[in-house]
Amino acid sequence: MIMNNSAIKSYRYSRQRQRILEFLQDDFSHPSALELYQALKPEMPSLSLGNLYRNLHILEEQSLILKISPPGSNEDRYDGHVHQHIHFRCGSCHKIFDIDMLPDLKNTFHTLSQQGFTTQEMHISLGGTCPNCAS
Amino acid sequence: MIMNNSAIKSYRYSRQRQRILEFLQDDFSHPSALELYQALKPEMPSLSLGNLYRNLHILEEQSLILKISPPGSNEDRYDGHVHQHIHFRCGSCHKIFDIDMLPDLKNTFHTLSQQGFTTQEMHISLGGTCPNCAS
DNA sequence: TTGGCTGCAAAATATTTGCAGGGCT
DNA sequence: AGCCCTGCAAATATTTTGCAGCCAA
Repeated sequence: MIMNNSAIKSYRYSRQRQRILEFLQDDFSHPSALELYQALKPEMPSLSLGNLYRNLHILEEQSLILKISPPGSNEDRYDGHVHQHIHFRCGSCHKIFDIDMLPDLKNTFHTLSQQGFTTQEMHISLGGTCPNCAS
Repeated sequence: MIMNNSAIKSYRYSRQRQRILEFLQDDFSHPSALELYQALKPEMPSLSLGNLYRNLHILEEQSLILKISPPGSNEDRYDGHVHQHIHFRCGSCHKIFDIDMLPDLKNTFHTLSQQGFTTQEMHISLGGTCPNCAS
């Protein structure tokens, strides 16, 4: 039997996974798995790190969250906002800022598609100094 | 004594580090540390993975190479080409393509600087399908 | 009832670091 | 000579996985 390389999986409702998603959608700090664990542990004392990773993978596979690896950060971080946007990481305060997708970038993708590259995912991370730290 | 947070370090010439740099400058496969280790081991039998990491950090600190984390790749990868360019990772063949910086992006940075963000580093990784795999 | 969901602990990966000896300047 | 560079091995850090019991459909 020939299998499609994207296996079809069915998922059930899980209160824990739902809560993880909601947390990430309300949050703007781009937490790592461990930070997420520490934030949710008080309200979910039975939560385990292993299962948190499992649920993060599922949410990512469903395109409900984004996994990001900003330059300078060792661990993967998670973002509950899946609309196209840019991450700017300040090297001074280490905060990660969300910046809306800029129209200029649309042209970039258009140019690429003319060259035969079909873009499905975009990860743009900038590093530098944020307005707060500059002043 | 007050220390600057960017400590001033002096480095000596090291044949090993020099060779790592040259390899990365001649290479376009964006190898991981382990791949680099395996590629260099034959000509440098005494090479150790630990020291390879140390040298990669030094080269990165000197801005002679770039450390990248393309989406979908677990480990960090290294790139000896530090001019501004974009990475496109094909989800089908897993190759990473270098694409020259497009002029549109310059406008993006200009807009950001007007908002007070000073950009020192730029990491753009796209995911999708490359022309070869599309046909 | 079936098969996904969960916690726990162990395992697998990836990266960093202490130490003793060797090499550059 | 002084101090960075190196290999080796041990230690960390991060993420994945096996297993047995639980829960949703």
